This record gives sequence, C-alpha cells and structure tokens, in this order.
Amino acid sequence: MKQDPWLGVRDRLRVRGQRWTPQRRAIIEVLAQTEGHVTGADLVERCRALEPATVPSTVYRTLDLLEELGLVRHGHDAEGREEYHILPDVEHGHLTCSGCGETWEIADEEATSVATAFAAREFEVDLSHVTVVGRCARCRTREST
Amino acid sequence: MKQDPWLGVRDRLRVRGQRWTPQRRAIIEVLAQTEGHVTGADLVERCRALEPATVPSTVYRTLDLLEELGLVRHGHDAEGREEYHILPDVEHGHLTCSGCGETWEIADEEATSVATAFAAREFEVDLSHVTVVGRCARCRTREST
DNA sequence: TTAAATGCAAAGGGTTTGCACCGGA
DNA sequence: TCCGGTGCAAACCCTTTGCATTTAA
Repeated sequence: MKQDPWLGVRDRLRVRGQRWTPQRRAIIEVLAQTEGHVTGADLVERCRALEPATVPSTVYRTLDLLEELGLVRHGHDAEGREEYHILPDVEHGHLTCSGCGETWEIADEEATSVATAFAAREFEVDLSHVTVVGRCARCRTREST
Repeated sequence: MKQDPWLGVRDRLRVRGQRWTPQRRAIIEVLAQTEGHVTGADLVERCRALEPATVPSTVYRTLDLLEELGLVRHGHDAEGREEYHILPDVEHGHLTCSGCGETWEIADEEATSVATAFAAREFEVDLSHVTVVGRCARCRTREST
C-alpha cells in the first residue's frame, strides 16, 4: 500500500511559497478520484460538474503546476488533445482502438518491449507519452465477419 | 523500382466522378516531392510557397480525399497536429526527441517489435499512426554531462 | 500587507464548415 | 449544362495569455 501522493500537496506548495486555494483543492479532488489519465478538456468538464464556477484557465494553470510537482505528466491522445497522466509512479502509455475508440493502458511487459525496440539507437522512450493506435480484437473480429 | 503512386490519381478521380483541378495538381506535386510525412499546417505552407493563393480548406479537403484513395494516412504528431504519412506502402511511425525536437522514422525491425508487443492481446497496431516520444542519444549525453 | 491566484475575455493554433460562385467534364 | 470544387470568412475546439481583481498567508 502506497501513500496517497495528493496528501502532501498542500505542504509542498507552501514550501514553494505557493497557495492552497479552493480551486486547487477541487481540481485535486477530481484528479484523486480519476485513475489513469484525463484530457485537459475532460478535467475542466468534470471539475465543472463538481463546482460550476470552474474556469479553464485555472485548471490548465493548476495542471502545469502539478506537472512541475511531478504529480501528473502530459502527452497527447490519439486525437491530439492534451492528455494528463496521473500518478507518474505508475507511468504508462495507452492503446486506442480506431474502430470503437476504447482505450487501454499499456502493460509493463508491453512497455518494456516498446522501450527495448529503440534501445539499439540509444533512444530513451518516454512511456507515459506513448499512444498506440490500432484495432482491438473485438473490432477485428467484427470486421472479418 | 516502384511505379509512382501519384501517376494514376487523375484517372482514379475521374472514375469516381471527381475532378482533376489545378489546386489538386499543386497539392499532389508538393506531396510527391515530400517524403515521409507532413503536418497539415506544413503542407498548407509549402503549397503556398508554390502557389500563394492556396487556401487551407482546399488542402485539408484534398488530404481527406487522398486518404480515401489510400495515398496518405493521418495520425498525430507529438504536439497533437494532424500528421499525414505519405505513400502508405512504406508505412512508418516516428520517434520524436523531446529535448531537441528532431524526429526520425521508425525502422522496420523496430516497428515489428512494437507490433509484436501487443500481439498477445490481439491488438493490431497501426504503424503509420505511432509517434513515440523520448530523448535521443545526443540529448541524453548532453544532459548527463 | 502583498505577492500569488483567480476570473474573464480575448487571442491563438490548427482544422472544419457553410455557402455563393466558379469551372471541369 | 451541371454537379463537384473552390475561396472566403466565420466557426470550432482546446489551450494560452493579459490584466484587473480577489485572496491566502
């Protein structure tokens, strides 16, 4: 069992001379109950559900801040939107099916294979930033019928 | 030596009841002398260099058309822009260094490794759509100095 | 008190769309 | 002629920015 990484945020901010505001609390609350990843736009929407007054700029600015703190990391999804990966201690990429649009996390062994593929040219893959598009088993079956 | 895939375009369009216009000719000319990939915005710019009157909507509409014809295929680059891969018969993905921004094509063997990584779950990777971000050898060396 | 954070509104990229006009076939 | 294509301008989506105002510390 691992310590909740969101717990220390308040103090980590204070140390940096930064503030703990209601808005940041709300955004972090939403992030804490989200696992895996969210796009910026998604997060804005979810925050608005919780607190209708939420404004995009604050959300994005907070995400930048959290990225500095190492709590999220961003990449881009298959559609090109900002995609924030939560809890980088379990960094992972994604698989997106172009047929049904579903997404899955890339497993550790899979990630290792990907990283290994480019080891020869000494390229270090940023696993949290990888999004692989293709067709999932289900869609392939449906198509070949 | 392989037949130039752009040669038949005019006829393929005619067959579909579609037209061969100066604009399409220009766009194809630019594509023919580009290898690998271009983002939509890049292509617009290059076309404008050749023919200043080029307008984005026509370029994008033509790209859609060429994608239907199977002559290009689009994915998204590391920044989330539309990225068109030319000549799908040599489909490939890309490697982008987050340090220097340079990009390279993913080689066949590398692509195979990536595809293989997800074979177990019967996910068929769309190689032309893959963009892997990380740090290149040069940047890594520089950083560790 | 006072710098940091917010809200708002506007700008910004890249891409898409509606529509009247143009021009290949 | 006639339908497909074009140009233009406006719309769009998501994200970022400037600035006056609020607020945590």
